[in-house]
Amino acid sequence: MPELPEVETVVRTLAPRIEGRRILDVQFYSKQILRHCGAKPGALRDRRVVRVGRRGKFIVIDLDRGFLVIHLGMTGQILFDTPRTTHTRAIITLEGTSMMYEDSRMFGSIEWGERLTARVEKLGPEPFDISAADFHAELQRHRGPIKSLLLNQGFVRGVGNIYADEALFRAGIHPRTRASRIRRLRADRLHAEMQAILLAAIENRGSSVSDYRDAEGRKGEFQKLHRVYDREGQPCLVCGGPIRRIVLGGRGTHYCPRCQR
DNA sequence: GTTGTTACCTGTACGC
DNA sequence: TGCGTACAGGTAACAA
Repeated sequence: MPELPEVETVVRTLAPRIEGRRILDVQFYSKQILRHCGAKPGALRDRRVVRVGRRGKFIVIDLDRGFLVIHLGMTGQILFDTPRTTHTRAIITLEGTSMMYEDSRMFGSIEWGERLTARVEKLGPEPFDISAADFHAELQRHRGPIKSLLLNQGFVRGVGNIYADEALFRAGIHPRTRASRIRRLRADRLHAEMQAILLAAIENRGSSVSDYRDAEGRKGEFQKLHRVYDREGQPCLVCGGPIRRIVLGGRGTHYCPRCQR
């Protein structure tokens, strides 16, 4: 499932392929992925791609007028010049290339307009842009479990289920811990581990746990370095005890009961 | 305002 | 082999 490192990898492989190119045609094969968009597809024609960037898990494509925003959801992929399949939800034809949006589960979305929508504007800061002091101060304002807070995109944007579990393990914090009860020293460590793991995952081109691929069709490598995620019952790489899985906020949550108290 | 729960959606794994 | 069921999770909507 694409989180910040996966989306960053897609952006890096996507940018050189479409920046500077003009959109010639747009075809959509699913209304489901357009649920956040009021504008008509024809409005994209003849717009030129200026820059490809990212806000959290959203791919933000700056056009010479307006924005095109893609969220990959759970199973979204961007591929180029491949044959249309049953999972092709959109084809954006640009000068010299065709960009295919593939999404089997259709949790993803494509939207565009003159300005960014509220759901993109209201995201919290990038995990690399928040200071340790502000991070700790923000924790003090929330009484819910720290795991749920890390997944809240209004708190920090881009952290998903995998990297929340991995960051909490590396910081030695139990996922059920109330955020407001985490003291400064621990908060600093979580802040540092969160940034470190995201950077390491970007270096490894993300984690391919389901069917994630970058825009060149390549898998990521970081899943080989997971310490708790999807390792239920396997020995902890630090203490040797079994990794446990619980459901927290409706999400599978992996942790080591000995290392995370 | 915050927190928790559920729906959306479909491929995959599993049990019978 | 084939069928039914549970599960995976990012976001939005809703309830408490």
